Amino acid sequence: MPTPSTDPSPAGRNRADVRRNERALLDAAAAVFVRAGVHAPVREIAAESGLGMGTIYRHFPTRADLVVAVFKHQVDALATTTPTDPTDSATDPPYQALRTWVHRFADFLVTKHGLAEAMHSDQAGFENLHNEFVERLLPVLDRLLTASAAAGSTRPDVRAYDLMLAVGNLCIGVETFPDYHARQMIDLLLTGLTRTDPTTQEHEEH
Amino acid sequence: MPTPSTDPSPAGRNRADVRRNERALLDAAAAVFVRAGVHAPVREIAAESGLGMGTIYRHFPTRADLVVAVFKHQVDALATTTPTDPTDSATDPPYQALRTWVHRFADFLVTKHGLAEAMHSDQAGFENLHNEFVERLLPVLDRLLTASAAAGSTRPDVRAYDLMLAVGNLCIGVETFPDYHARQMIDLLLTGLTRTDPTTQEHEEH
DNA sequence: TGTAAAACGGAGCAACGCTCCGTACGCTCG
DNA sequence: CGAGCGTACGGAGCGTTGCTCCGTTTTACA
Repeated sequence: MPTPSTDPSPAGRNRADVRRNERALLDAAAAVFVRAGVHAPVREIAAESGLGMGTIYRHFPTRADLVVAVFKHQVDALATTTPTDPTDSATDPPYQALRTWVHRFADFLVTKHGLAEAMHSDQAGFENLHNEFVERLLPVLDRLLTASAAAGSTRPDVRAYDLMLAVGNLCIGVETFPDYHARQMIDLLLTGLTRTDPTTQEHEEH
Repeated sequence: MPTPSTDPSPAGRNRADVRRNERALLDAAAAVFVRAGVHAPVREIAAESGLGMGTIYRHFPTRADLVVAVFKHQVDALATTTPTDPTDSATDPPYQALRTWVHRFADFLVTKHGLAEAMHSDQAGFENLHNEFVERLLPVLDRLLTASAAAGSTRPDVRAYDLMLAVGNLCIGVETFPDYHARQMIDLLLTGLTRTDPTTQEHEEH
């Protein structure tokens, strides 16, 4: 049978210029992104790569697709980083594993200019970026969070999705506001995760 | 000598059309903001108000100035809301006051479309918006936070500035992602605030 | 009512996102 | 090896938006 749908297009893959241009495009985009952030004008990437804008939009219909492609291997690295297996919980407790991974996630977002902003942007076309992060990283975080909750270290009523968006949000503004200590705020969030319902300690009110 | 600088311009205040147009402008902007968010095109506000774009830019040189003016009285309401005075700490403990105010702050940001995003945007011209929030609200939050820390309810090593930006950040995306529970994340942050250094707690059974 | 000064209004410029179609190129088959 | 076909390329061009600039209109005061 011929390839149904989700497959490297059998005709396009044979053309050498396609592969060459896609490579040049990714390299140029990566260079521009570190220089001007993920919001850099498409024309700038076109100029850097020596290709036309039509070529860029054909390879990557939206900016998010390009961003995803550029950082895909780094996202993969985060997705495949589950440092300890569950049997190892004595030496490296699940909560510590969770902390470590969350901080790596934050580092990743912070080092890429504007990536955190773009991930939560409501601008049209950025849903793909959000979806990529969710699809690749959410299972990892969910596993870490579930293990930590199972060990009794953290509250079981917090969803990985909320935690991921929250951590991503807390990374916003680290470049714009040098006085903002995102790391400490993330630590606060993780600490809050370790305790039971916050309103039960006093007289509840929500 | 005539008025130096920070003064209601003595000539401009006397002109009736200035006051009338500024009023119409604020009303129109408020209507457009609730309909299309704070990112609405300036042309749309001009059309709604029946005024020209030149008039808008003369009254409010940047979009942030307009946003600030529109929400100024609401910001003032938040700034002047210090429900309890320090002597009242028995009936309404400082930490509860802190919680209450933070949630009101979050409500304010969430109900205005895109206000949280704009507040942390790195787009040129939005520093004024950020500054307005900081100048008006930071003293209030700082007082609440200091009182709570003095009462031993919360950690003393967290700055009000960081907390304010963090809470604002956590509100981003509530409209874009309906599944995101910002309130719970804010609660987590506040809960984390009540405990000592997260890494020193080791592991202790409740 | 005359006049100067201030405010108004929108045409216009620059920047950007995205499209569209004539052109150039590469692969394949005879 | 050469022709032909299909695909990719490229950038001119359109629509949108932020912001400015200056001729025109309005206002307040004498």
